[in-house]
Amino acid sequence: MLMFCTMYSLDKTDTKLLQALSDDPRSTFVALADTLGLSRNTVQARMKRLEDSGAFLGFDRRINPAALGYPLTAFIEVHVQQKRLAQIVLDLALIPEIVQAHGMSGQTDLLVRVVCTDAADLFRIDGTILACDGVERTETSLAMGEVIPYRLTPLLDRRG
Amino acid sequence: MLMFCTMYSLDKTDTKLLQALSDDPRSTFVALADTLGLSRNTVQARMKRLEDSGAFLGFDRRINPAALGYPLTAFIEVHVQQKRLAQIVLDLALIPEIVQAHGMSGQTDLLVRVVCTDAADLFRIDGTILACDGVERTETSLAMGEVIPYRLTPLLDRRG
DNA sequence: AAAATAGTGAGCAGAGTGCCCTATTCAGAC
DNA sequence: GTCTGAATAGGGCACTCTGCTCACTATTTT
Repeated sequence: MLMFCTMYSLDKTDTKLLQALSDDPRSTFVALADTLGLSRNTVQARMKRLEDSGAFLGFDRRINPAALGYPLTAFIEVHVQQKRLAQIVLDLALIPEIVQAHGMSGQTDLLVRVVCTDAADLFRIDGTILACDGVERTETSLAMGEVIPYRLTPLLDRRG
Repeated sequence: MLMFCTMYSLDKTDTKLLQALSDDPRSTFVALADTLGLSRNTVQARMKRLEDSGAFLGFDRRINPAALGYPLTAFIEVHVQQKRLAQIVLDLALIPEIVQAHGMSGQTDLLVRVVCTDAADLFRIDGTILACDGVERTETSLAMGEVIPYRLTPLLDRRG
């Protein structure tokens, strides 16, 4: 397996490992080895490599915000004075309801994902964002539903 | 613990559990019980309740698309003939590079999250979306970076 | 007062983990 | 052809963790 780039490139066996984990995130190394027809040593070695190579993101992503009392998700497009972008990101990071933000190409500078308890809460959060120095305009869109829930399995299947 | 609504409402102990899990997603029940100062039985019971109540989302969300060979993320706003929305969602679900889609309020009908290998790949995927019956227009924005990586800890901390 | 709920502590058989070592296979380098 | 490194398999061992049960104690609800 080659390593020319910094990031380790996953092969088919890794893919199958991830598929098996998607089926059952709690499955043990023994069970994984069994379903994949590999030895336990191999599975453990590969899992360690996957972890070390940054193939896994934070556990936060598996927590359902609705269970925490934030049933609403909204996307807020934020237009800013671009030279202040770095500072604005730091300011936004202080708002706990902002669960994610992407710097974007195109008309919008930032796409911010927000969770909130209700519409009034969203209104308040939007105000907080607008109050940040350098933020010029926001456009809020409420997510009515996750019509395609986050998934990577179709991509995994294609490499299987 | 009260249960007025269908969804189980998390209390402070649950929150601390989730925090501990965020710190170390692989920590065992024994370790969790130790750090929280609870008995192992209690931790196991609470974890089971959390799982049953749907507090955890799919494992997919923890897989880094970049590790799979999809370093680029884009958000595509899709405008559709609204009466065909349901069918369009089914069609979009067949496109593996679409990792998530939200039905939106506001000008945009759908906000689609896409991962791709490069700009040409994104162009191709956008074409595939446009080719779906009932899709009228798309607006693609490439994510230059996740300036605030997905996080729920600030919200967890606030309930701690 | 009785009942439900959450927690504790103890115990136990079985399963899983982390770690070690060795052997084999295989592809690429020399 | 030979060498080397990587991936894998298989064995083994001490230790930990799990799943489960049961009995007991608080606390809260009814």
